Amino acid sequence: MHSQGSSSRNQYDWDSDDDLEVFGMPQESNVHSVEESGSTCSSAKNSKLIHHFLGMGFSVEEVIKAIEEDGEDNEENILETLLTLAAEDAFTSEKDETLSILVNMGYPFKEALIAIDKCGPGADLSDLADFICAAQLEKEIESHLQDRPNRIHDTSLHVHKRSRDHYYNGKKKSRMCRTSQKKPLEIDMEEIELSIPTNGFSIAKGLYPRVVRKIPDKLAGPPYFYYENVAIAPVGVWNKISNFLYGIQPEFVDSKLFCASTRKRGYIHNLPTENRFPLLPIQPLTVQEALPTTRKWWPKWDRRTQLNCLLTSIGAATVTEKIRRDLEECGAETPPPNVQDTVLKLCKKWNLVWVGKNKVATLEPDEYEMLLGFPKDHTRGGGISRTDRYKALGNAFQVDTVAYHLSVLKDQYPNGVNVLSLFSGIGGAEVALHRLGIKLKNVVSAEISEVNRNILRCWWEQTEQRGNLFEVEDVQRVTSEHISHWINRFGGFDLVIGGSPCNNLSGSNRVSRDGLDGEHSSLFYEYYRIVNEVMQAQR
DNA sequence: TATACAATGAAACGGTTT
DNA sequence: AAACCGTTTCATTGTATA
Repeated sequence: MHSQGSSSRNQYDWDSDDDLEVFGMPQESNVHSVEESGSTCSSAKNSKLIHHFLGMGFSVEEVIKAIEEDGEDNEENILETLLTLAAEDAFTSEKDETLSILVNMGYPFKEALIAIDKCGPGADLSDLADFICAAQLEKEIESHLQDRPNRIHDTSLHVHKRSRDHYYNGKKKSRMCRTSQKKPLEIDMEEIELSIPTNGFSIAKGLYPRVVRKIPDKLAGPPYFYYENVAIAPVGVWNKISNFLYGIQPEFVDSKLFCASTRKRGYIHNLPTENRFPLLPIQPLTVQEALPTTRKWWPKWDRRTQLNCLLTSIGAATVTEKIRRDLEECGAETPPPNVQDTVLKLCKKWNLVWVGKNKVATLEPDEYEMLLGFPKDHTRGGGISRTDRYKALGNAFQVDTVAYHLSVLKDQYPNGVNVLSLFSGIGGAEVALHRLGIKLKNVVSAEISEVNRNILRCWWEQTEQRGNLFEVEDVQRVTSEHISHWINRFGGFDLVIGGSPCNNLSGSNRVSRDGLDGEHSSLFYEYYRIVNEVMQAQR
């Protein structure tokens, strides 16, 4: 079992690089340990039990469900329930996998789903394809008869194999020209089994992935890289990202497996996936446990146990007021179904929780911090406004999720890591590594927002980091010279980590969801440029 | 105290994807 | 059917200067 380095937290003992300058780190004694302040877990017994079953390869989601059904005290029953769940899961996995294959073949999602339901998930692919074609033909005939515009094939779902150079021809050409001057990393794309990812969750389900992605030997680190972005991006975006990042298939994970709120994200990395372990303490997975005071007010007819994604802005006060009025007007203890319906829809839309009789409220910034795995007050103070806190947190990593993926580094780097952290934000990657007990030797952090840089620097000081933090404002101004300078100085980076802006990819964006080449999201190409430079220099 | 300007907060704003 | 690392506009509050 892995220990999570809380004992030696303040006494790092790796060889200190005295010749490197240390960025503003007053030796204050005012230390807030992340582990202590972030401790919001369920009962110790529960936590131990969960971990016991996790060790057996079950997912957190399954274990929690089983414990809820059977109670904490009956280990045998829990195991039995888990095995039953696993059997059921095997069924849905098969369905998902079939679905994934069909979509990758170019069939529309909906029609593939219908076909699987009709023919069964175990049916031959050719039979399923026949079924879909028959259905499409039927539709086509029907539409001809009705003389309507006919759009049978959703061509946007077709996967086009294109050369890598194709992607250099977008409107960001000038930016890409600099990149393409250098020869791409020598990797024979034919050797890599290119399984084009969909934008969904059909691939990786559950905490301990059942589908192990193949990472070609040539790409297995170090140096490692870790890329993150929203899972539900416009069609083709993940395909493109994956093609740039050496054809590695993304791992789609929903952070609801690690905390009480949903966060569907895709991760592309070349880290090993064996022997991962979760961050301790394991977070409560239900809202009622994570926010205990809400339990008392939570009505039976609101069946939510987890929250939706934490966004960058919160609901208006008029919404909560409207809900209060509607509920009071109907007077009854349990409101009529139609009222329940409208209230629930609003609650889900704005992630509202129950804080009183007929009273719902938006989440507080410190509740965001807790759910996302940051220490309490991580984004508080230092002249940061409330709106800025929501914005910064809404854009951040879910620390427990990222830490789970990065946990494999702990044994490999007992003396600490050198990290190139791009789009650092409020330092989700740094906090994850720190909470894992992985020492931070040198961290080069690029972050455009001044308030975010302040937050990271404050955290760095408060946790008494012994390593060096180097701040860069703009990733676009990081040159090859910078990179080689850092590599010479640190002896290379062990990890290049970052999630590029999702503004133009996110479904929340009503105005400028323009895809990967959008104003902000095109900074992905900067991530690729820098990762590629590091990969070439260190291999 | 009055004014100009900046910062902050509240509210309204659909469409794509699975 | 349900969800989404968001943007823009406008009103309000805060702050500097006279």
